[in-house]
Amino acid sequence: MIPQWDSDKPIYLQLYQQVVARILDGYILEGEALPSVRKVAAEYQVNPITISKAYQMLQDEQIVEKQRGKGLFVKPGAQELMLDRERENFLVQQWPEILKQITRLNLSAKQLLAGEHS
Amino acid sequence: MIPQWDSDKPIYLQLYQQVVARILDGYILEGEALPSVRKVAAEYQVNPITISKAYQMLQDEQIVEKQRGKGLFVKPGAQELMLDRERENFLVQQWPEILKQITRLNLSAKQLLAGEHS
Amino acid sequence: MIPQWDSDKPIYLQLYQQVVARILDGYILEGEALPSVRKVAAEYQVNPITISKAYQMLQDEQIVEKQRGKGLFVKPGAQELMLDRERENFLVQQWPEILKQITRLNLSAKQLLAGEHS
Amino acid sequence: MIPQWDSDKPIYLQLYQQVVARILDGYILEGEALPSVRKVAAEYQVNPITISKAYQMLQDEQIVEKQRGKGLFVKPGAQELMLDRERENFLVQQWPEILKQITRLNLSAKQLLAGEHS
DNA sequence: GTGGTCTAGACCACT
DNA sequence: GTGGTCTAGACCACA
Repeated sequence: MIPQWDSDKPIYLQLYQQVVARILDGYILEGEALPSVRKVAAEYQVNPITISKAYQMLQDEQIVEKQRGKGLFVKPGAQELMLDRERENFLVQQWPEILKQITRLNLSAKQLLAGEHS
Repeated sequence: MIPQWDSDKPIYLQLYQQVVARILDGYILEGEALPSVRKVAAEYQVNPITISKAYQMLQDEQIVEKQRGKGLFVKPGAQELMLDRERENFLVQQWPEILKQITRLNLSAKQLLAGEHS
Repeated sequence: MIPQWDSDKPIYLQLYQQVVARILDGYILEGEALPSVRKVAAEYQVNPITISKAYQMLQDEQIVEKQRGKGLFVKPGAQELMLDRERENFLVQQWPEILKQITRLNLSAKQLLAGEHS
Repeated sequence: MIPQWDSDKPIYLQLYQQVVARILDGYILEGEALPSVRKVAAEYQVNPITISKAYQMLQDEQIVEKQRGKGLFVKPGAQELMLDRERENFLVQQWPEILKQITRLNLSAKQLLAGEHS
């Protein structure tokens, strides 16, 4: 499966976000290993360094830890940690902007929530 | 006043969005002139070419029009046009993504829209 | 001038440490630009990406900020910030280990600091 | 007891340094045997090859010697030998760098020695 | 001119 | 097998 890359964002960022989403959604469990750099690179037909860059970000953010010679493993508590971080970020950074936009566009809660069932 | 540029987005885009927001919010009225490239460049300490690029985008999107020798003027009907466009874009492109994120973070769109998140 | 790289440490790390040292020692002042990636790459005969990596670290650590299209500039307050960080790190992480080593080797920290070891 | 490995340094090096420290500190005496590769590997949950590598280093450095069929034994004079080597290395290689750092961070001997009592 | 991204391919250390 | 580093060279967006 080769994902459709959004050409606006760097691939390594999209990879990073993909892994984050998968951990948040429970598809990758804590303590589990990430698929190896080479494997992902082959599967997605992307340069290994690009994968590395995404994986490096995950290490920098304390989501994943290296076991030398073995691979990268999701840290215990990572899911909770990320949920808190993302939630904080969403509520403080993104939501106020979204609300401003909603107001500016004169949209109603009713309209917006209607789409929720689709 | 020199705004704080978001170093993630190009300045010309931020300028463009700023003008759009001001028109939507009614701070700049239809038929009014935009401040001149030189003036904005001086005030914001930004390269005039960068301002031009933002203004060019506004022309491309049919929001403003050039009156030779006078400057750029907001077209009649611009506010309505933009409102429709932005609304369409928001509902189709952005809102579904936002909803997905809200779900992932285990938040309630209903409560957020009611202002109960704090 | 081509520096002698320590083959034990990655070049990008040595570059990073070099810049940090230069800021701490006042050779690069706050508000000044770093020499461009290409320039350093040419001068040191190192791949531009390697320089980039070092510069990226400095951005991540809030020591330097990007001005798009212009280059990287030392943030105001960077010297003080780094001094605090490095001092903290030295006292808490490194010095206890050094003391342990000194004790193990049956040396006297007092005499070493007084310059009497030779 | 499983030690906390420093993921920056290879495990075999950390093992080597641990043994060196134990000999220097007198926890392992000259003429005594090192614990077997298998035993350490099981206890620390580390690949036996990694232990072997550490033990090989100790042999290369003339600190221990193999007695066929019996195991590895700390050589007589090992403690003295290592003390001299490490002292030499510390004074010539490490201490000058440490002093440079102390100067750069503007730390005083008084501050540093105060922590010695902790 | 600036930094950022990606590729293809090589090499290394660690387990 | 694992991840990390570096090169040479290309291309892009931004100011």
